[in-house]
Amino acid sequence: MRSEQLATQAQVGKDTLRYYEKIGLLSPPPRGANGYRCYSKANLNELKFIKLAQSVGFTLNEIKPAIPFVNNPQPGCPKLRKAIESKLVEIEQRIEELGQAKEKLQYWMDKHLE
Amino acid sequence: MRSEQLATQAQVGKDTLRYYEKIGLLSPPPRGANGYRCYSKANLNELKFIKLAQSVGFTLNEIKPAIPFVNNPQPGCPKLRKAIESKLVEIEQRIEELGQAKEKLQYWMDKHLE
DNA sequence: ATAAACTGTGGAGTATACTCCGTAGTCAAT
DNA sequence: ATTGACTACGGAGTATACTCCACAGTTTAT
Repeated sequence: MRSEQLATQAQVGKDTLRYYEKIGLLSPPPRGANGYRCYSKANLNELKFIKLAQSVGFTLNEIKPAIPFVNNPQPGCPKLRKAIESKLVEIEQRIEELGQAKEKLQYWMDKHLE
Repeated sequence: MRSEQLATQAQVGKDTLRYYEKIGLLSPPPRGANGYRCYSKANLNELKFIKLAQSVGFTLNEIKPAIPFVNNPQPGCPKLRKAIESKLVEIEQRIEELGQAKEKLQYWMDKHLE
């Protein structure tokens, strides 16, 4: 499929695709005779993974090393596993932090605004 | 107190204080005869509030209108109250989102890495 | 008194993640 | 065949939040 289609399906901008390619997050897709990019469904998977990872706070640089695994399920890679596990811990901490901050904010509001 | 002291107590950089002043987040403190800034404890409160608000996702621009209330508890200001209340909802949603993403990520990891 | 440490300034630089621009080639429909 | 839509490219611009720099005046310690 072409840029626009993938962009639409993945809910990102077309420029974002080029940007991801530029920074090496997405590998350059094959091109048609006209030079147009030909994306595959694998790319859609990758983009979905990127969005998921971003939503929990991974930066694009942190996401990069995981991309090769998105469409190649395989055991091992302890480095990546550890990275994700530590991110899972981070997420839990973040949830904790948000809960606490929420209470503080509620307290602050009650104290200052009524 | 002077920049360094406030910066230390608030756990921010000295440059950050100047930056906040520049963007109008902190009002310019009085100066001594030498031109040095004289901060008060009120400024420390403001900085603590800023950090709290940041920790739950407020941007500095969103935080700005709330600063005058930090050291002047007073009822009302429905606009600010509403802003905070809607942010509290956002926080809850974010907690939800993080929990779900965490599960997805765990699932992804189990599927792809072992 | 002199040197080290602190404070001030404007302005530039950093990092992340896009987002937009102008120009140019390509494709689809009339 | 020409118009309009789609794609490509390099490079510049945007937004957020700092962070650092060089230079100059001030204060503190010896």
